[in-house]
Formats: sequence, structure tokens, C-alpha cells
Amino acid sequence: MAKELTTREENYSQWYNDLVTKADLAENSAVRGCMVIKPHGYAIWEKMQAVLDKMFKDTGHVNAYFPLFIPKSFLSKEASHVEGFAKECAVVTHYRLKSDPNGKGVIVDPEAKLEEELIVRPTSETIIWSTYKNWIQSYRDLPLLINQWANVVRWEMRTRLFLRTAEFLWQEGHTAHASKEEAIVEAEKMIEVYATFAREYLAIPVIVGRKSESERFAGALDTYCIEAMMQDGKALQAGTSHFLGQNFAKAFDVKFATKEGNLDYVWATSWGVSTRLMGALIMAHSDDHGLVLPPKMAPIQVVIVPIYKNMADLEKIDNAAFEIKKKLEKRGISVKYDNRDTQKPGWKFAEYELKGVPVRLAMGMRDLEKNEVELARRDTLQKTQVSQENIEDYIENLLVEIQQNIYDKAFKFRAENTFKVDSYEEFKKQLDEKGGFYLAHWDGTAETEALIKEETKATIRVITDDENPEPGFCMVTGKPSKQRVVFARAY
RNA sequence: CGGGGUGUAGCGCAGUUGGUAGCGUGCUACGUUCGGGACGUAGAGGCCGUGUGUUCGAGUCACAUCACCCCGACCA
Repeated sequence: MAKELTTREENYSQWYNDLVTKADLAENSAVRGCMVIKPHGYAIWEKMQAVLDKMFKDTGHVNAYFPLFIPKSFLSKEASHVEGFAKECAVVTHYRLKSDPNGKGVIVDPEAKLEEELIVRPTSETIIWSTYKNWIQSYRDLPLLINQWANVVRWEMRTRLFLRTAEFLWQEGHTAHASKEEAIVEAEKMIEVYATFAREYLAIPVIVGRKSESERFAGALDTYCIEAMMQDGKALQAGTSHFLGQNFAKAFDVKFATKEGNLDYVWATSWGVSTRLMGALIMAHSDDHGLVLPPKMAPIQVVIVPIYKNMADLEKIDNAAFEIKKKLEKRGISVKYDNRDTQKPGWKFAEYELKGVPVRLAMGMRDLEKNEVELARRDTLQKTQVSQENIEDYIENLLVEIQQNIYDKAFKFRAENTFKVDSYEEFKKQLDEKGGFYLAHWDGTAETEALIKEETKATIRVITDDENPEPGFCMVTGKPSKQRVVFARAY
């Protein structure tokens, strides 16, 4: 075995790193903290983009693009926002290089200092709201529903491929509304879009809810989120949607004339998901053999591998394989027929397993004689002999089944690792032993939350909006609590 | 920013008391193979992170420096 993965049990985070690099998803680059997303990884990201983009359009949003650079002064206009991002901003101070007079290479030209420094966007609220000011005068200009696909930079001390990188790709929606209610509806609508996407496409069960005050986005009045559980029992925030109130409208003086003829500040939301979803997808489903992709997110859904001894055999298999490929493609299934003579079948099996192709179809002379193929599914690693008759029906159904099975498996895992606890001692003990999600009572104060984080490294991941909340008493202070909240250690 | 570690072939690593560089894998060619990462034979591939010093002689010793990785603090 040329490419051996560390097993999950041995070292979960090493397993993740191995998987990302060995499955050719991404690698570290010459720039510390920044990754190169390789074609296979990028193809998955493109599938995510395509689905999400359609979902945004279907909910009335349009795409636009705002600059990478933000004048420094913009960032300081909204106080809590600055506080949230100041520590991790890359700053452009000069606009020119020149040859080093003392030798080789180039140096920054000290003559070319910028009048006002530019910040590489950590997020675009400020540049966008400074622009919206010019676009919005009347209630007739509202709502403004805009999304942008972009890269952002947050200068992180410690980075991990996809999960936390200094530069990452994402989409950020920024909307403006005439009323508070409408903005809240928008923020809630978009978190539901993310939840649907996670469940139906990524096959990841997520919990929808809101963040506690201390976990909230800098500048938001309310942050909604979707939280997923990874296979090591840790939580991963997979998407956020913020109700920004009038904070940015006030900071950038964005007012509109209401129907009644008054002037009022507009109400805002912003929402985003990033290449972090790649990390979620990888960690939610994959196994010790490599990546496991839900069919809807797999760039290649079916790979066909010929097994042959000589070129005459290959020619016969080629004919049958291209026939099957055509039939599958007619159904909208993406198929790769790998008849490269430079790699052996066994090598190809291992390779596509590592890369997470959901269905492998192997065809040799034995199969050809019986008019059969061997199908192997990636999620269960099961192999079956299947007739070539109506193979497209069989595979079409199989892909649906695999998608469902992957979701069910993740759902079951989460259920088995979610615990109700009422005593803080039990919480601490079990968290260390098993990890997972803990439904516990909390008195609602930031102090208690901070104490729990300090002592256990667990945080409140999400506060759900339950129809029948179960009241109780805070596991730490014993004070009354309206409902249980979800605690976990997080990425 | 604190603590620890590592820099030697594309990748992963070994290199003893200081004596002129090796293994695995990958790569190239040819042959035999081909139903789970095949085998044989022959090859190519190195400023031993960088600099200064000690020495007849440095991958090896000393000092400095740079880079990267891991664990913390901070964060999506």
C-alpha cells in the first residue's frame, strides 16, 4: 500500500490531515496558513457553489462583487465589529516595489506609502454598507438582496486545511430591509437554506438555532447557526446567518424614506458559508480507507474500471463500458471510465476508494461473458454482481440509497453521541470520556458560560428554538433555566 | 506570543567515534504480469535549510539565523 492513512482511532486529526492531502483535496502552500485547493477538492467546492447559488437565486438573491481591499477607516466605524476582527487583519501599506539597491531582489519602495492603509477584507460588511448608502434612498429600493462569492483573509495563528486557513473562499449575503421583522425573517430563512443544503446535499444532519451572546458575530444582534457533529464527537459550525439590526446602517448612515414619509435606518442581515464546509463533509462521513462522498457532492459518481489481460480483451471491455457510460450519462450521472493502461486494477480500486467515488463498476472478461458487472459501493464497501440489463436503473437507485445511507449513518452517530446531563460533575466526566453533544441547563449568563469554557473547553454551540422548551436548573449555578442548550467542544 | 520538535533525492526516512551519502516509495526503460495499491532487471535523481566558526577534513561539533510541524493562548 503506497498511500496508507492514519486510522481515525489512532489519531483523528492526523487521519484528517492525511486524508485531505492523500485524496488530493488540498495541500499547504508556500504561504504559511494558506492552502492550495487541488482539482479534486475544488471540484467538490464547485458542486457546493452550484447548488447553493441556485438556492440563493431561488430565494430572490442576486450576485455582485465588492473589492478585496477596505479602507482602514471603514473598519473602525462599527465598534464591536472592529473589536472582532482587528487582531486578524492583513494590512496593505505600500503600492510599489523597487530593485534593492544593495543587491539582488526587490524591496518595498518607502516612497510608495499609501495615504490610507487598506485592509484585506476579513468580511465585507463595511465596504458593502458604504456602497449601499448610495443605492438606498427609498423603501422602493428595498429589500436589497445581494450575495457575493469571494475570498477573505483572517490572519490565523494556527491553521488547518479547510477548517481554518488564513485565506478562504466563501459566499457572503448582505441584505437590507425596510423593517426589523423582515430582516429577521431573512436571517432565519437563510439559515434554513443552509440547513437544507447540509442535510439534503452534504448528507450532514445539523442542529439549527442561535448563538449565545458571547459566540455571536461581532456587530450582530442575533446570530443563527447550523452545528454539525464530526466523527470525533466535536462540533463544527457549518454556516451562520446574522440579524445585524441597524448597526451597520447607523455606522454608514444608510437611511431610507418610508412609505409614511419618515426617514429611518435600514435593517440588515448577512450570512455565509465557506470552504470550511469541505472540512465538515470530509470529517462527517469518511473512513479509514479514505474519503466518503455523498453522491450529490461527488464530482465523479461512478467510476468504471476494466480488468483485462491483453489489448484484445480491453477492446471488448471498452465497447461495453462506453455503452454503459452513455446510458448512465443520459440519466445525468457523472461517470469516469478509467481505461488507462498505465495503472493496474488494484491500484485504481484503492485510488478511487481514497477519493470517495460512491460507486465503482468493475468489468472483466468473466463479467462480459455473463453480461454482468461488479458493483462496489463506497459507503458500505459491499460488492455485488449485477446484470448489465437496466444497469442505469439499478445505479440510479443505488446512488439515491447511498445518499440516504450516508445521512442516516451520520444521524445515528449524532444520536448516539448526544446526551442529556443535569449534573456538572457528570457533564465534565462524560465529556472527557466520550465527547459528543450535551443537552444541559444553563442560567443564561455569560459568566457561567465562560466558567464552563474555562474548565472544560466546551462552549454553547447552539440554542435551539424549541416548541415545548423543558425548563430546569442550571447545572453549574442551580439557577432557573428556560431550556436545555447544546454544549460541546468545537472546531 | 509561550513550550516542544524537525530541516539529508519528488515524498517518507536512516546516517555510528568527524573520513567525501544511503534505504523505502515514487520516477524512466525493457520484459513478465493484470478480479484489491504486481514482480524482475537496468537507470536517472543530492549546495545534507542558510551563514560563520573549530578542524588536514563537517550531514555529523559550536554559535547564529531562517523555515516548517506539533501542543497551548486567540479564532469560523
